[in-house]
Amino acid sequence: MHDSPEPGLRERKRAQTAEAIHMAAAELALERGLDATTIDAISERADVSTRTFFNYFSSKEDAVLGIDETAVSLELERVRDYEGDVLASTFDLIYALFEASGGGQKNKALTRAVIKKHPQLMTRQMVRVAELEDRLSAIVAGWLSSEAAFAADSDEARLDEARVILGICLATVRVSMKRWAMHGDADPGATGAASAPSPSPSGAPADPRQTYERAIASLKTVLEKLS
Amino acid sequence: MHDSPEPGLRERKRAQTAEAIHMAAAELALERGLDATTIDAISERADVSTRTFFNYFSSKEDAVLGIDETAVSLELERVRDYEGDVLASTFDLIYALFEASGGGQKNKALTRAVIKKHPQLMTRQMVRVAELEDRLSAIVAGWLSSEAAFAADSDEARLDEARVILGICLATVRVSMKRWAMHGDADPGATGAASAPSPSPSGAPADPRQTYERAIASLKTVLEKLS
DNA sequence: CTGCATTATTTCACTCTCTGCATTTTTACA
DNA sequence: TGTAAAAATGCAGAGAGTGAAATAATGCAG
Repeated sequence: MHDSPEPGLRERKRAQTAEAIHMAAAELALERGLDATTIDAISERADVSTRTFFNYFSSKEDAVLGIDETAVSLELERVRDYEGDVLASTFDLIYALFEASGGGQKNKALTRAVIKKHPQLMTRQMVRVAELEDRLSAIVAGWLSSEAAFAADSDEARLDEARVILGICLATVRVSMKRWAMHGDADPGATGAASAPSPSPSGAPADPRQTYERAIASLKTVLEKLS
Repeated sequence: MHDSPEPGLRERKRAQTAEAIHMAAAELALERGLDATTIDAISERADVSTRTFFNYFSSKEDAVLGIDETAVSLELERVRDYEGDVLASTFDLIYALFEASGGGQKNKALTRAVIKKHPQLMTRQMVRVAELEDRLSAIVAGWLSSEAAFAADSDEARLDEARVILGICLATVRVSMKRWAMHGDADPGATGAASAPSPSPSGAPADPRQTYERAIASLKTVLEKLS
């Protein structure tokens, strides 16, 4: 994640402003609720004009989530090492995408708290993935080329299959995050991984990363049961 | 779909008005584009006040899609016969849900045309399913109870598994609809069903129902390849 | 057919989101 | 230090969406 040796004052200030707006939005949403939080209020607390707000975020929801489209693009262009497991790698991809939100520091905890209070924001994340579907599925399709079972398919077929796989993983993440949002810690065996050994101990703190790992196990269990 | 022998004048008029607004919205979206279509314009063409518009639909998108929440609720409360195939039944469920949009007549063709021009509306459909997730997954979970592989799970685990399955099917439908939206007819074998016999001939008219059947085949193929 | 209760429709006033444009301030760099 | 690029701001305005009160249409009992 080391961008350049010299971020420069300009970029530093820009990141700083974005962070301020994001924090203000998240705090206000937590204090008085998402609907009761106006962009005027966010801008005031962040000490910028409302017009400047829209120079950084395209909506209130994006500000709360701290969605930085530049960071997302950078993340997607990053070369990814493919580890041989399509599902696991796709989960990693989605994970990286979600992490491109929420600022840079440990105020991610704040963002998570807001998401817990307002599940609609989770839906917003899903929409984001849907919007990026073309780019994401292209990456997954690239991985599929080196998989024996998919190597014989045409490029177009592989792209469709990549879309399905992406959707499958996203669906699983969705469920995991929903569970995570409802009760911060989840029963280890309640996610359908009853027959699979759960990698994390019970009562674990609410870390999305662990959620994803549980999600993989959960998905594979369901797939087995369905076949 | 026979509601009651006597709908009554009031309800008839209500359905009529909803239809008028829906038609106006779809037509305008097709003529001048979705963004260039204002609620004022829709209301004017439908010959109602803009305030009345919001008594029927909660947004421009819903009006274009003809989303009637009452119809959706009725559809969901309908008793469903479970045929023994979780995936197929779930696809049917999603299909029914989507069909609860688009008015009642053959102006569904109009709605479809608009969706083709504005894929964002498809995303809106996905969001709808996400909003109804609780109710939908409860239905699927009910089906799972009678499946040997899931019978031993707890109710909670089954609900999570139902959510995953719902998400998987939805993802597949998404892909199929995307393909359908891009080129009205799809190459029979290009959806990843290269190894499965395609049920519909090539060059078929753009019927979502067929799309779903292809989607099932597509999904099963991917699942096989992944395992 | 008439009066009354219910429901729909409309009008009005209002808040909030978001955009384009012109202006001013700040930063970068030669 | 001077200048060009970038960012911040103020302003004007369109569009979405809501609440409340007034008005019209409908259903129903008598």
